[in-house]
Amino acid sequence: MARTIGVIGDRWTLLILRECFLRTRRFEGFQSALGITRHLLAERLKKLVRQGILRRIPYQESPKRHEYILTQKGLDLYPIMMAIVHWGDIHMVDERGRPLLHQHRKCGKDFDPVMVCSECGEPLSAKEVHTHPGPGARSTPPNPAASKTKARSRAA
Amino acid sequence: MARTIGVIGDRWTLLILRECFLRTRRFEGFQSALGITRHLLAERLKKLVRQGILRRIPYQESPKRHEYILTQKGLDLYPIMMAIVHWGDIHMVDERGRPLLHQHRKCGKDFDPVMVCSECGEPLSAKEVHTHPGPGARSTPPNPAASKTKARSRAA
DNA sequence: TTTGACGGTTCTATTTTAGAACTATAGAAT
DNA sequence: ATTCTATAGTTCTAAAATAGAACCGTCAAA
Repeated sequence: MARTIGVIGDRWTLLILRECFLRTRRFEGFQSALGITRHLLAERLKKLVRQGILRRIPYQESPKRHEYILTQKGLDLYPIMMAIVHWGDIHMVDERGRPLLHQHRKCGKDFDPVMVCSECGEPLSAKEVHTHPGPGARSTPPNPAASKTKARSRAA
Repeated sequence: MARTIGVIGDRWTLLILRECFLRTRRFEGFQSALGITRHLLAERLKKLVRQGILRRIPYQESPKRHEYILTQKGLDLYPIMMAIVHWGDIHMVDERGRPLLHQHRKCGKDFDPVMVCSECGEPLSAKEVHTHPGPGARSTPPNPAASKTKARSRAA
């Protein structure tokens, strides 16, 4: 999770990605949609390309122009987006209501995203889930790296 | 979404919240688990309390000590957490595998979170969803505030 | 020949964050 | 009685990130 947050956990990246999902593809498009500074936008796009979340592809020669489109890795961020949007819809909307609705093409209805268990299909909530170490577990739960913080304990 | 990101969209807040879901409740617990500076931790906890995501409750008098627990609003962030963790599990793990597994108490199995349509129950993906303006839609899609290059307010 | 669109880069000023030390309360140990 | 430890912060300075604005280069159209 820390690694993932290193990629998407800043003030702009998720907003840029949202624009991608809303079909924005070009520098000016992102800039005017978000009001992000051009400097930061260029930085973030570069980073997202490096991370393999966006691909930068030319749409014209002379002058060279590129557009940014989501890779599969980027498309896979969709549940994160939807989860964030949904939480905002529940907890952050003003009296006017939701700014955006989502319609599921398959069934034709406006929907909310629901997170379910892949094994039994039941909706999930925090207390129904038990977390336990996996194969890549860190040796010193919950965080060994934290101890490089100069080991505030006497560390016998 | 911008408003939600204003709350959880920084380098530490989501990590703090993850610790909350992992049952960490106290200042030192967060600090040693994450290695966050004490200054920022205090800031973030205050902010989360102000936002109604955590509640600060005393667990002893003299010296006064408090612990931080998730409100319902905070618990509702669970799908966001799970979506992030799951994306990381797919795209960011090293050869060792997932650091954490999640077991669903109801069915007893280790699971992945799946996001489905609330109306038909089918799994969702970006291209199956059509986005359209809702009652709280902004007048100048996609972002009016961005056009007036002044307007520092976060769409207050 | 100038203007405008596009996609950046460069600069300075402000804000955030990191890192470390310091404060305060109180029980336990010496 | 004094020191140690645990807990939960606060304060300070330096480093990094971000905001805001201007500038640059290519090309097409006016």
